[in-house]
Amino acid sequence: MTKVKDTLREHDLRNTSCREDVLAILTQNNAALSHGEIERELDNRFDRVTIYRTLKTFVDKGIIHKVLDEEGLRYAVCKDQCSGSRHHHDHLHFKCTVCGLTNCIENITIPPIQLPAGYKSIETNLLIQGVCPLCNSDN
Amino acid sequence: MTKVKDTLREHDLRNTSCREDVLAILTQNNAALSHGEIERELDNRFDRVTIYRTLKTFVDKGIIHKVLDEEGLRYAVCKDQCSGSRHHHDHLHFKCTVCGLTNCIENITIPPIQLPAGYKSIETNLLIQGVCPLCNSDN
DNA sequence: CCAATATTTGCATCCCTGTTGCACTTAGCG
DNA sequence: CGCTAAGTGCAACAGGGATGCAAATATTGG
Ligand SMILES: [Mn+2]
Ligand SMILES: [Mn+2]
Ligand SMILES: [Zn+2]
Ligand SMILES: [Zn+2]
Repeated sequence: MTKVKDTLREHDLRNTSCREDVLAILTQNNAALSHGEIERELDNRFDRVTIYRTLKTFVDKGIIHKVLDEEGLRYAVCKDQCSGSRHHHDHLHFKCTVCGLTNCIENITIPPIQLPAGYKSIETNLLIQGVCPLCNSDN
Repeated sequence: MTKVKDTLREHDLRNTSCREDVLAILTQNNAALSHGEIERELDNRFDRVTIYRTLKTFVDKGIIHKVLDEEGLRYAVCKDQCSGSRHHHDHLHFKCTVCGLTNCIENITIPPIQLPAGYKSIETNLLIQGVCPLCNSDN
């Protein structure tokens, strides 16, 4: 995929097969993936430390962002323009308790929350658990 | 502390020193604590597995609830009446990036979030990171 | 108050994730 | 094509979660 190579180049990253494959997997997959899931999907073709460092590099460069759910840490590609110093994600994450997938819901903006006096908000992280449309039999 | 003993009895739990001490620590502390922090506070007087099982028991009984932040899992006492099957926490959690403490903000209700069609919400988890009043020099 | 028993604990052990150091390999450049 | 900085694999460690099992103990009924 040329797109993947371009993304790497744009972020001053050398084009290696591990980086290509990890980014391709995250791009194709619309659910957020954990380190372990990515490792499995790569069929052990790379050392897990390399995958770990690849994910860290991508987060630092603003190519992917972390997604926190009850089971731990996952990763998803940034749809907005992000950089390492500034990830701006005001979208929410939805975890389906039936299929287990965690997804970014991009088109919903988190309403502003009025904090008590003295609190200064920097980053908001909203996770909603429930049932996704595909698993919802009520339609 | 009699209060602690009462709480244990009310939930049909045997009164053991590990349970007493863990619950006392969580009650006195207003910040959410991790397994490791509790272990340290107990000065290694109990096996980590015992503490682990104690926390699990408390969560199952609705005495404490999990608090998810970037660093992992923490625990805080439930202020509302909760049971194992039904933890109802509509409050938000605030993590101060200066002092590192994570707290429950009880008196703010999370505004309802309009999900796209087909999504069914069961539980909402809101974490705001920022600076707490004690660390905020702007007052 | 004591004995019986169901519960709880500590220990051993396993698995998974994250992290670092170091030597070897390789991508990208001139 | 060869140099060099960057990336990789391997070994090793730390932390947390989880389970099985035998020893210890809280509770209860006598
Ligand atoms: Mn996202
Ligand atoms: Mn809370
Ligand atoms: Zn689903
Ligand atoms: Zn603070």
